[in-house]
Amino acid sequence: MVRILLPDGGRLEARPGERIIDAIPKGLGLVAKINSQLVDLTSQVSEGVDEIIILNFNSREGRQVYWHTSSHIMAQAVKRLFSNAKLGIGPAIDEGFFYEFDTSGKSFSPEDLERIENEMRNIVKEDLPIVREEIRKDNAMVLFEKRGEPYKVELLKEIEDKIVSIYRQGEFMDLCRGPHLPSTGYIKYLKILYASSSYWRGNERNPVMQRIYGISFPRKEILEEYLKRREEAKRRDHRILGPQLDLFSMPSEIIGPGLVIWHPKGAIIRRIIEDFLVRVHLKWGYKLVYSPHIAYTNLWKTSGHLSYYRDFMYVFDKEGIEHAVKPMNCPFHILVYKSRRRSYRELPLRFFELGTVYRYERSGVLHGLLRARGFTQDDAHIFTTPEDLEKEIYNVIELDEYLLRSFGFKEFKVELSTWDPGHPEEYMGSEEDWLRAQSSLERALRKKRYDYDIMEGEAAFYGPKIDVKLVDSIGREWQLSTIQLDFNLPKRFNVTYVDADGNEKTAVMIHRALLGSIERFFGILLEHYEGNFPLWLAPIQVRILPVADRHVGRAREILQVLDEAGVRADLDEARGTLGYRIREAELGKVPLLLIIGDREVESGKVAVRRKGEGNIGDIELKEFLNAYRKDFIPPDMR
RNA sequence: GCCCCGGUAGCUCAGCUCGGUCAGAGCGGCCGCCUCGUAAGCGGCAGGUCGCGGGUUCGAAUCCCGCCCGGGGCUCCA
Repeated sequence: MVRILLPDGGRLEARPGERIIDAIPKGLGLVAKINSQLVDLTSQVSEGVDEIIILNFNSREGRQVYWHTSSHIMAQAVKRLFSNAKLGIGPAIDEGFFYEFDTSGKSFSPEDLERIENEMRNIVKEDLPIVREEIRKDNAMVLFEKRGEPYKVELLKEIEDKIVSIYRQGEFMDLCRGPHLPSTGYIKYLKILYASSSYWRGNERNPVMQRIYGISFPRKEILEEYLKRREEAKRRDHRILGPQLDLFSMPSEIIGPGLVIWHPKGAIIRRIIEDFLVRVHLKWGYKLVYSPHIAYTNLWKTSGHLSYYRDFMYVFDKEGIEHAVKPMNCPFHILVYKSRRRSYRELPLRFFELGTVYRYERSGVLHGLLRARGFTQDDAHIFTTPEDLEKEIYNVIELDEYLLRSFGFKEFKVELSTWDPGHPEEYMGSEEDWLRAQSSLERALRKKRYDYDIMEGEAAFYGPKIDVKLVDSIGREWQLSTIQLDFNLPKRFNVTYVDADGNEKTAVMIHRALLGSIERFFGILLEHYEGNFPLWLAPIQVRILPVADRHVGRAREILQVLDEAGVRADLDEARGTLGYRIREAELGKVPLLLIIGDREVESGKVAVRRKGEGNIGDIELKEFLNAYRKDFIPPDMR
């Protein structure tokens, strides 16, 4: 007998020869896993198998299969409605699935998509059994040739196996590795999300495909929650919120794409962030440096960036010498280091700069503040001895966590990118350097008790790195901090120090940007808080609202007290009704309102209203200041 | 860069299919009235090279071409 593990932890037994699906309660699973290999539920239990694990929608693999089958249903629906559409590929993706078709360049209209979605529901209702077949590759090629599916034939050509699998459901058939759900009826709630064009195999020289994205769920509530979350994300879009709250704008048709102008309210937030960063870095032993925005391109020739990076650089000529706007700060920081000979006694040296760089990103990848052409890195380069590397890395991680927590983020994901041990020749530096460095990074992470994923082969050619992603208020992940070792630049620039033994040694260099880019971080922060910045960052912390003209005098007195206390406050003179001005303040996301009417003038108190909470009562002005004193100022000054 | 979609008042958008009172609405702005107690008081006024350039036409926001800018997408491998 074979042991079966159910998703709910239950156990069953099955006889060899029996179909898995017949051995388990109906509807309990989506797909089975045998020796870490996914198989159809409709496959038979074979002899000699120890254990079969049944997966449902709660597992990643279960979801992937669910969505993969959904993509086949989409393809079937499209073939029913547009019989001359040619099938491309249709995988499950992180969230949902897509299928792409060659429709001779004709795109799907919203009405088409609606019809496709309805046809998909029909196919679900038909509950067609999904059947796996294994056939010889050459037969498969004839088969797909006959069905007029040139892309499938092309894919087949590249498959090396002699036997391939195809899946059938009703009149539909697809080349597919599988596995799939037992029948189309397993898909309960589905939705087409959007369509767009793409290239066959992502190559712009290939034919244009029309790609349709969709999502599906076993329960209605999850679908609704998912759609709500998408709406939520749309509502938080920093590209809408930014101009709406008068924080920044990107008048690209006037100044060019990917560039930001900061309005007063955005600029003050940015300045508060930057001041905070500078203070904290100084406290953590970094030295502040500045470097120019342009330099001879030769500088980047020395660094080796030019050959690889040239297309991303703004290059121009002056007096016959080629200059470039800096796309990165590292060479300058190296020059600071190299301005004189360094002794091991002064290491580690940590140079910090809010360095504004410009990179000519391809127009298609630009996305508001999140991907701009001009942006400011919270950049630092640490020069250290190999002996101190682990300690330095540990400190950087600690600083990173402090910074991110200060901005209200609580959940992080850490990735350690290492080299591919199979191809040491593709990397700069000796095997010894790499192994030692990688284990330094790993020890630092372990000492910090971080869970981390090792991404083997993901390191850059010049060194391993640690990436930190954060999770925002609606569960989205953002790649933020990067801590990167560099074996390359110290050699190219001959970055050395005199060690205790009198010998000149090459320093180890760490690049690190913790918020990454101030612009991008600002965009993430804006979306995370939906514009409701924590008090210490709010551009206007307190607004004073006199009820009528006769209260303006008292309101001015209060404004002065707040000004003197260093609180960012303004006064909304008594124009229009109180209700109107409150609404304006709420929409403008002003966190605290002080309302001054007859009662307050009389008592000398202030009526406090907190955004989103409403009136919280009258208190003395002094008490009010006391209550919020800490929240008004940056975390490091509390 | 390439493909699809889009660009009309500061903002959101209608008008474009079938060229001719099609230059509109709401919000915002400004001016007046109202002096007001916790998310929109009332009235009036101003505001647009219909993204830019060219073409077709007696006539173009509307049709055609080019350009600029924006949005989505461009393997997460049958």
